[in-house]
Amino acid sequence: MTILLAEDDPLTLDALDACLQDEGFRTLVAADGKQALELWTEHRPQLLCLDIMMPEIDGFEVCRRVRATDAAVPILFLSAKNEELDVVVGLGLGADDFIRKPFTRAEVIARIRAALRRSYPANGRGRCFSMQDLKVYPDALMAERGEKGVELTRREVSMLELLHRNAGLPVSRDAFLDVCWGLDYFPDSRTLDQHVLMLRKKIEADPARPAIIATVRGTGYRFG
Amino acid sequence: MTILLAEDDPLTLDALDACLQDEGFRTLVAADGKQALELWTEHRPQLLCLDIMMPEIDGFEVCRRVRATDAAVPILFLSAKNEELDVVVGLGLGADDFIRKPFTRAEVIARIRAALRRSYPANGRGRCFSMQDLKVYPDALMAERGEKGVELTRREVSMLELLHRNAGLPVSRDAFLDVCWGLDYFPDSRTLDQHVLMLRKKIEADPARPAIIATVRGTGYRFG
DNA sequence: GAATCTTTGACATCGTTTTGACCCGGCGAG
DNA sequence: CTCGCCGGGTCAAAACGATGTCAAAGATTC
Repeated sequence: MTILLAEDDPLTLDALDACLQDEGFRTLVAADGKQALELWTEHRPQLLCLDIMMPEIDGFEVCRRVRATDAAVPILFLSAKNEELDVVVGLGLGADDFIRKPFTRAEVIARIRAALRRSYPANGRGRCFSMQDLKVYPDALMAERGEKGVELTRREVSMLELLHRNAGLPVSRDAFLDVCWGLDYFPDSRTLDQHVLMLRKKIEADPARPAIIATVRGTGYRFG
Repeated sequence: MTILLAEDDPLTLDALDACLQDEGFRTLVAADGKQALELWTEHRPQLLCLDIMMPEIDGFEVCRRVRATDAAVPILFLSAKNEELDVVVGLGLGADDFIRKPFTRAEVIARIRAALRRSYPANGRGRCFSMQDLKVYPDALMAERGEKGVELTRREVSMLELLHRNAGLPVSRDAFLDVCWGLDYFPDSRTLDQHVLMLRKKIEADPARPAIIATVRGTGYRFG
């Protein structure tokens, strides 16, 4: 398990880092939000622990950007301010927990373990969500229906997560491109269709008659 | 969404109950652990919010017993004691969050919503309005009457929305074209009629005797 | 540099939208 | 009362645009 720690006060950072390492976690440490995002992109840790007030990019913004590509990785906030408003904003952004300073070592560990336990059930493959009879393991980059397991790429997982998050509603083609490719990406060809095609070949019982990823003409795609 | 509240202080209980109901949740209230377990067994609420110190059976024990049958239902603890040990024990028992008294209304709601979001990913169909016994989901591009669901195109949804906004009043053919097609569009044929025909086929119980989209001769169409 | 993943363009296919031909029914004029 | 006009209903086919599919080229990753 790798945990990303972002905190601009070196003393607190060191203390937390040591504490987590004692507990057997691998750690990545960042002194500001920019660094945190870089480390996230590169290493994809299993949990993020973010200070709110940081130079350059604050914790909330880091959370927002991470959530754009990963809807489920657990994110915990640390806050010096004892303001209730922060808690509400943070949890509203999709954070999992909110730890107020001053905190004790035991409390931080307990909250981190609780978040990990929730998000990574002990099935050996990490997180899991399901769509009909398909089970998706985003961290293991794989999915299975019945006995058959298939490997997925990061982008495919990201597409499935987006669909899952919006189950029941159509996800527009633009939304796919924005979330799974990036806000500044505009492919001039059949890229998205091609990826949907691949996904269907991998996960549908009968790719010609899609049951999981339905096409919504003129709009996009939909799960459920 | 039904939430079980267990708390032995009547004042706190009432305040929380009112607050949750304001937010649109159904609530079950228990004054002690025994009652809480009974309500849990009978109604299986989607979330539990437990005080720790309660007569007969305390919150920890309730949590333990619930977890014996359901490993996933979100459980939040409320605690008057500001003891860090409780946090550690509670989270260790498989609780999802731990709210320290005194708490504010906004924080409780935020934490409850966060827990629900984690455990029950959205699978709704977005907005909804109804026309007689027909339910229309404009975001999902769908409608249903009774059990039968039909898919709609964007233009069809747009026409239904226009009719619904003007329920009781006739909508002129020109208005349809302006709103659903565009101010600068002038079809030179039976386009609009054709679309009304399609809509009636999809949503009317008896398309030959329209009950939802009525014709107003010389003017246009009307709902209601 | 091999293997894998991604992008691209050509082409096939499919659903929606538009259109024109034709039908029906109400209503006013004769 | 009947005829004929006009607005609307219905159908099938054509036009159009969106999506599916494939193979190959390009980019990444190890």
